[in-house]
Amino acid sequence: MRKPTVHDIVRVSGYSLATVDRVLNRRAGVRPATIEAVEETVRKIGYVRDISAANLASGRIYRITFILPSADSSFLSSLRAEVEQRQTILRAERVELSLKLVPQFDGKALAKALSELSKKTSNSIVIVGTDHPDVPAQIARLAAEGVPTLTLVSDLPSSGRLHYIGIANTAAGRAAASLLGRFLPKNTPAKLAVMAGSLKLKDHRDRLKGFQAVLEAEFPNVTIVAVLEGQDSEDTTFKLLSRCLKDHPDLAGLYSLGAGNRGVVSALKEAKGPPIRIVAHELTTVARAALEEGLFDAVLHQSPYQEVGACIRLSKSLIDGTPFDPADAEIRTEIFLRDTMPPETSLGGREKGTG
Amino acid sequence: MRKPTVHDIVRVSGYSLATVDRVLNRRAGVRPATIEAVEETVRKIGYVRDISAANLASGRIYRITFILPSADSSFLSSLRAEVEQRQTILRAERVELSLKLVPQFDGKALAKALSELSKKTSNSIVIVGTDHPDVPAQIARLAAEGVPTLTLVSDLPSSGRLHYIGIANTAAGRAAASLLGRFLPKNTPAKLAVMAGSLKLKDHRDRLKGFQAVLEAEFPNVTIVAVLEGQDSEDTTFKLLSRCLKDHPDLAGLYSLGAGNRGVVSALKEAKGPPIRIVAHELTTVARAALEEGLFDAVLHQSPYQEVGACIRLSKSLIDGTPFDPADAEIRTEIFLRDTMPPETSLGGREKGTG
DNA sequence: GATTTTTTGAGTAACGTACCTCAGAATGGG
DNA sequence: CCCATTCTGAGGTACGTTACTCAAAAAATC
Repeated sequence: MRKPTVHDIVRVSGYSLATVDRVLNRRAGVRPATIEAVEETVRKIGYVRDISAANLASGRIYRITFILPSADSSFLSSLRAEVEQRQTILRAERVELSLKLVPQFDGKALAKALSELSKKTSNSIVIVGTDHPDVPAQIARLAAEGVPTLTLVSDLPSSGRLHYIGIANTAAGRAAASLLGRFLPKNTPAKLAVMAGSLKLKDHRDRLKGFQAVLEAEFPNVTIVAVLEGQDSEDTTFKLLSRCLKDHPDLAGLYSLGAGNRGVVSALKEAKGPPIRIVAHELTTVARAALEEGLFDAVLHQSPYQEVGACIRLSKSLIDGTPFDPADAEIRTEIFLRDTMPPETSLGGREKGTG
Repeated sequence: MRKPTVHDIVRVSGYSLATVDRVLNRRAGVRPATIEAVEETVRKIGYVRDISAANLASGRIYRITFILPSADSSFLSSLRAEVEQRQTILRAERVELSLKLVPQFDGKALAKALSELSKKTSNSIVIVGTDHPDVPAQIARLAAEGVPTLTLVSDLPSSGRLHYIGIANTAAGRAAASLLGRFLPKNTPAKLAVMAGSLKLKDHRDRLKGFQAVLEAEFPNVTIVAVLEGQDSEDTTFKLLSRCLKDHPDLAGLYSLGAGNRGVVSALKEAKGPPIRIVAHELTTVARAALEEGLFDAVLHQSPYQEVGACIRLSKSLIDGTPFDPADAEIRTEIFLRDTMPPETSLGGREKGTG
């Protein structure tokens, strides 16, 4: 029971190798009837193209370009480290990863970086979605060249991107509300604050949206007194939150949905107020410590390791034109409580940054 | 900047292709000094073996054998479907999946199935760990032949298996306790029951262990009044739980840590008692419905899709002898609440079975 | 039915590695 | 310094596919 090859198609179908090959590689100059006949044989004998041989023969290289924010947050550092880490290993599989950095929150810079790419440099592109009118235009141009673009971590749904890889942010926001709501005393009025990075980012907007929706529907006793934007910077986050804690000494909880853990923790420690219930994002070193000492109640996490892996697998599928399972692109939001933290080594990301 | 090939090693090192090849493939008959010299060149020019070409040349086929329980639970059905689903697609990548079924909870049958495997039939084996003295012996025999065995879903730590792929079950049990503990009124005595499938399974034992540990440490107000073994059967689960609900009319909560969702739901509906807090495992159709109607409070989930994917990737790494990242084998426990359920299509598993 | 156009056939080189044989060179022991 | 042993070199074939070219056959056009 040898694995059938093109030569088996030749034998069974009666057509020549040249014709069979033309059909398999969708090249012109074959009658529809012949195409059908060959494809029928392919189905009959169960032929599947050997990707190894095909790649070897065609000299194909999977060129995947990542454009990531250069910011120094723990999460983004992990993401970049993840890409770098895989560069060497993947060369064995004819995958060439290239990593370009752009300033965070800067859609224009992203568009410019995209404008420098083409069929020549990239067979697939991965970006962290940032809004700017030029971005969809660039994505469209690249798509016209046959180069798919994927969004990672933060989506741009109507940009023409082929797929989004990352957690379901609305659901994450819902989970945060669900947890915070249950952690607070029942049917007692309570004030909450939200600390975002920037509402220019769709992932942050989505988290907020989901959070608000569940609070309204299920926890009418809870009100949101402030939605702050800390720009994912330690300083700004610290200042905004400190101010907010002063303004609302009776604050009962906080949802920190961006990458401002470090600033959040220092503001809380500084304020020395009564403990409040906190749900944050990304299990960074800081978040882990906060969880351990009871400062944070829950942390929602996404694994950079899995995200980068999914980007690469998806890109390969797209380039090969093989079917891929959408489930492969779904990154799960992990929920960590104090009792359920994994050992430090298994964060699924390699940390470096600050907070 | 072409990708370096063996011929570049030949050019740079000055040795012949034959010698270089002997070094690369660790064949005998080369002086240590020569080996070192060649390897130095490899490092210097950054040569990485092209896996496509290597596989093609050696005619390698990755034969991976899955031995899975034949039981009719939703989760196991998904797992089997996942393997079957991939059989066709993976042939393009020279991966041959074969799927063998054994009765659930039957270590002896597992050992027998293993005894029929060898280097010839399998290059890597994936089993759902089931205790039996013959199993480690078979794993050792296969390991001696150079065939690695992986445990999936339920581990056998001291069996000689090379790796475990699945969720951290102790942590899952801890999460369950953490959630249940917080969902119950504070500092008020409360009775809990646990419904397991079979404590012969390590994953069930581990979940129970983690559950108990957190309850003891953090929720001294809570006591476990019953640990039942429903054999993951709808009938048995139904009977045991119905009995338990009668015996303890004041039961405040339940941790269903096996695959008995269907039986749990019917017992609860039948009993028509006051609502109790429930944390269950596996987001099956039944669990999803129970979550939606508020019968279950939380569901801990593992994705068969990701698990099978990890098994295959890990197996390939092991067969190739390439390094793999342990993070790739870590399957995350997902926590679903009513507000955070994904759309039905994205369960990350293809359902078929019964509960 | 002759001519143009389209379709098909036969053959071949190439991709990068594995693995084989046989001969020749270098090395070590006595 | 010779002989046996161990290393190394030269050259080849094979894997399954891609992607050519050139010629021949078939179909379409008038």
